[in-house]
Amino acid sequence: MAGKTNDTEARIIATALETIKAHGSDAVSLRQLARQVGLTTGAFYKHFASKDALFRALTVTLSNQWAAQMTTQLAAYQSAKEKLLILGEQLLQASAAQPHVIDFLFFNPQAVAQYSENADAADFPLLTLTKHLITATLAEAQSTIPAQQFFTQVWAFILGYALLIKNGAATYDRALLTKTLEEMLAH
Amino acid sequence: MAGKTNDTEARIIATALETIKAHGSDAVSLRQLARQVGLTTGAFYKHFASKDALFRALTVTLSNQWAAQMTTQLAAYQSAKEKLLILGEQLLQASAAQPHVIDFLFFNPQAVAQYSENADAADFPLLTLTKHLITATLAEAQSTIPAQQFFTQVWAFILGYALLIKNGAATYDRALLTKTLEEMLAH
DNA sequence: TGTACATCAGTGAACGCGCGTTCACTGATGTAC
DNA sequence: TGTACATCAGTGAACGCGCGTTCACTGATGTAC
Repeated sequence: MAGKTNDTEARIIATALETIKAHGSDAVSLRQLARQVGLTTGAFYKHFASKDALFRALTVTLSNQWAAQMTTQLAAYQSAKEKLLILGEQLLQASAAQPHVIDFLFFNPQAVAQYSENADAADFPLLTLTKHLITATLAEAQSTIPAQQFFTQVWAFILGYALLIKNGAATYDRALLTKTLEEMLAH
Repeated sequence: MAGKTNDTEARIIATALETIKAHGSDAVSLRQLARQVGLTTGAFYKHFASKDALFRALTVTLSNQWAAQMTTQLAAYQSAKEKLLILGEQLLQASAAQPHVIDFLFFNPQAVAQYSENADAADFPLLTLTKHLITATLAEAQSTIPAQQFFTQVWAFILGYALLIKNGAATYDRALLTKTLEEMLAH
């Protein structure tokens, strides 16, 4: 096999992610992407069946990166409640620091469609991690709140807060996150 | 003035809104829009300076329609807290019934940019109404919670919940909305 | 009442652009014998 | 060790498309005298 040890596929993914971080996913065009990677457009199709296939791969890659980084970071905390708080904090801080990435991962229609398609698949470890923390937090607090309801409540707040931050309509306030989580957990 | 009594501008807006309701704002192309209205593309530019100008007009029109309908509906309720609940309920129900409209009004980048540009202008009476209800609810409950904080909290939850509903990741549950508002108000 | 002119919504063809995708071809590398 | 062949990443030009926008022109209507 000629050059099969090439890392072209990985370079395409990395370059596309850089563009998304800097300019958002709308700025990813196959011509520009190929040029940045040092290829012609035709070569792209030797690695991905379509632009859609690339975007799906990007979503999975990002979700994996986030989950891995989160898992490492959360190990330093004891209680599930603390871990949930830190996870939320990371997402909200990223909404300010890397709005395009958050936009791509949580709000872009393509990613959203992908979530709905295989909601409980291992493709999105970040969601799995969140759901697990939700359950653990409830158990830890010996709460009788249904997990599904608590998840919707917490996740809705975090997503909405992330949206406001990303759009510059609010700033991240740790106290507000803590307060909200406590309130939702207390009842 | 020849035909100045024409309602072409209004028909363009109405037709564009129909397309958005049915297929989302990405489906609005000037060629198709002109055809649906019964014009050629050139005529469009006699009424709007650009596609961007049309979209801005659409945002304002929709926000006005919503605010007007809400104001009527809320008159039947006494307390600010009830009104706030009903407003939230309407938005969340619309997220299920007319996801594309909610998407356009609250989540599409163009509308978001428009909000940021003139945040406190009268262009967006729906937002003004919401902010007013937030303040009134706090006053009514003799709460000491800062209005800005309560607004961020409530609006983030409603936006996030709307997003989940719109994307089919959650269903509207009135009890969850009530419970969440109560929790946020209680502390 | 009739005529000359101004206004302006609407026409329809064209411009230029960037997009995703296809395809015949190249050439370097690995494999089989 | 040398030769024939297969594989396959990469080339680069082209296809077809839909987009927003422009522009010289038309023709109906209103206004001025």
